[in-house]
Amino acid sequence: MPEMARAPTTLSRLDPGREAALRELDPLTVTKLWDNPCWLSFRLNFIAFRFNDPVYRWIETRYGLVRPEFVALYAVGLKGGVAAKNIVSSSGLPKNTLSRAIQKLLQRRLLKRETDPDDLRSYVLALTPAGRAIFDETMPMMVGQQTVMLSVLTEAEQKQLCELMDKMVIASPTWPADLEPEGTST
Amino acid sequence: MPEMARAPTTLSRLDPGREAALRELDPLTVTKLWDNPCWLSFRLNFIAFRFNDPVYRWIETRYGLVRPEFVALYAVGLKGGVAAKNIVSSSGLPKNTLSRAIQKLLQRRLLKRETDPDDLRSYVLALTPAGRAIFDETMPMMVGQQTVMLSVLTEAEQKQLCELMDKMVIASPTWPADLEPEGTST
DNA sequence: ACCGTCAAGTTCCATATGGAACTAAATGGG
DNA sequence: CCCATTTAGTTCCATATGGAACTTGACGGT
Repeated sequence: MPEMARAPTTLSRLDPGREAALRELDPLTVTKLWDNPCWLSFRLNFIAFRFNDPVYRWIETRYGLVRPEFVALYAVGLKGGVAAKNIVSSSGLPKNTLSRAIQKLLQRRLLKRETDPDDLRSYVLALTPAGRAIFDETMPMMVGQQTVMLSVLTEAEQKQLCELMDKMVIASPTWPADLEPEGTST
Repeated sequence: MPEMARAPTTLSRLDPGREAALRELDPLTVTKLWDNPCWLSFRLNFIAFRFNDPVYRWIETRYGLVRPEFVALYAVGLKGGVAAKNIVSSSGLPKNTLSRAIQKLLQRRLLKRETDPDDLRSYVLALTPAGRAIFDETMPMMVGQQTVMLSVLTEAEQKQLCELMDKMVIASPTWPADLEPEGTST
């Protein structure tokens, strides 16, 4: 059986105190962590899921907003005056999904919009007071969840993590958006 | 207007060489990076999306496998003999979605299964040669995409990133699976 | 100024998705 | 040993999702 590439950390380097915590993880999760050439993908998706899932469930239960709706509300809350296209390119959601989400937020008077005088195809979005209220109530919960998740890291480590991910996001425009169909070595 | 919390890195700390790269990013993306109290969530979801989107499109185009199907195939490829429940808890996908995915992989003879003698409700999964072939062809593409995405970091930084995310995944069983419905300060 | 191309947002429709109810088997008291 | 409860996996069904076509406005060359 061929030796499979591994993640750059290995189980043996972990102090024994943590081995107890490992028993909480599914054995397949442990394999995906340490016997997986695609370590980055697994860690990203796993941690993102553990953040997103409780947070979006809380928001849907409390406000009846589904994920793309909240994504739009949150984006406008962070930066008023944006257009749908900005939310599309910063979130990766398809534009029709965001179109619907914005419609629903408009209906519920959580968002308002007016046509952009500089581009009549486009609309400038802003939160209503009701939308702002949801944004303000939601933020502490999200920050709290983030704090819990980061609490295993020191302050310095948290900052390091932030900086490393910064670099990646900034470099992201240079990544290929589409992969070659096959061994197209033309 | 109240001062909003920021991510622990700021734009001013970036060397000017990178400011050019920033112009490639949507202005809302820049806001989400540096004027966003939930910096972790944005970075995770953004980078994960930029990995997942091209990779899963490539796989679907080439093999006609949709995401949950490939998640199952990949998991069994990493660790033969797992059951559906393991894939559920390591991936976060709902179990009915994975059930269907596994059915389709069985139909297409990419996966085989037999009932677990120790638990007659459960099935032990393994790749067929055809399934293994897809796994083997896909892996280099995924590792390649990962390499591109990590290439902005030094080797040491890549290892750091891996270790920091390790710690978080290991700590994940202690995170709350459900958030309090409200200011439940009982 | 006119026309071809591109871009912002919307609509249409086939399909994927996931909650909830279900089947069958395991577990664990009393 | 039996019955209540939990768990693995499946099925049902209402709904969310996203590709593709469409509408309307911008932009660029001649």
